[in-house]
Amino acid sequence: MYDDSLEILELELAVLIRRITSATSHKKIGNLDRSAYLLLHQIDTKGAAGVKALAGEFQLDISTVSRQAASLEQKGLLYRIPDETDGRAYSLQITEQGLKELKEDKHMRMKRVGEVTRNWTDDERQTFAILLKKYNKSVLND
Amino acid sequence: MYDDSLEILELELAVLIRRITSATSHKKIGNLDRSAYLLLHQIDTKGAAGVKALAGEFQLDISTVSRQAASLEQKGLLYRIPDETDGRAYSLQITEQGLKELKEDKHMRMKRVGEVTRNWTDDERQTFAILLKKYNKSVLND
DNA sequence: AGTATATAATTGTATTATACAACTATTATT
DNA sequence: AATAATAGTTGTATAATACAATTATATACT
Repeated sequence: MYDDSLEILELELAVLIRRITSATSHKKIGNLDRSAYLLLHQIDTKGAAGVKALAGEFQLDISTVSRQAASLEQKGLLYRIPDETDGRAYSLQITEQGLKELKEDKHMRMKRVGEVTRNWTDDERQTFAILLKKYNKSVLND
Repeated sequence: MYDDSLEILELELAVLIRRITSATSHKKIGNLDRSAYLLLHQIDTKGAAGVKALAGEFQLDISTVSRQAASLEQKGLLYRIPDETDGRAYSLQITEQGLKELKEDKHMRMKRVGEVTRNWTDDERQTFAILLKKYNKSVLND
């Protein structure tokens, strides 16, 4: 039973990721791509932070986050706050516009997930949400 | 409750995908990348098929699958069977080597998922597997 | 104080998976 | 026979990523 679940899990994870990767990185759900969305979300919920800290949170390379941040700044969704005590460092904060787009995007994403799971029971949706969250947390502490 | 689950779901899906996308497309788990893995898996379980049919299954562009297949053929993991009745068409079949690598890769992936979920109960793992599969199926019929 | 080392962030370059469009070689339709 | 449709390939572009080199600043050491 243990092995059987693992077998299903590893396959379905691969399927899910490839399917949604292409769905979001090309056909793109809202205005924001997945990375931008997660970056804005993080700043919105956890507060302003520098590139390094954000890269750590996401387990991404610093250079990757640096580019994402630059792109979002250029679009007016983030702005930089120079660090008072360290001339090298910045904090990234979300703008009004950023908040607005984040909210819209989130709404669209929820709508999409709602459509996909429209025939599910509330319990299934809730259980899946909890386990998915748990999985992500487990991956992180690995 | 419905909305709350959706909110968690959409966020955690985004997190999962980004995390595992980078984990598999760059740090790469085994010998096979995610696409190659899924392609071989599909052929192994559902039998030989042409590029078009495979692209349909995966909801990928034909050109994408064509390149993936060419790459796998070049590595000796797939071979082409010309269609008897249609000079344009081929079927792709998995080779012995392909089977071997698929098996190894699957094993590594399962091991990885097993590690991540090592502190989960069997029930959690099983429920997650079932719901994830259901989710993928729901996405497909959308 | 001065030099060496460490650090925050950026920029250059390469890779990978993907899509779309143009093309080739067949097959089917009229 | 001519035209249209189809299976697959190839050209080109894009996006997210990593790694390596670089810049500017900060810290540590002697």
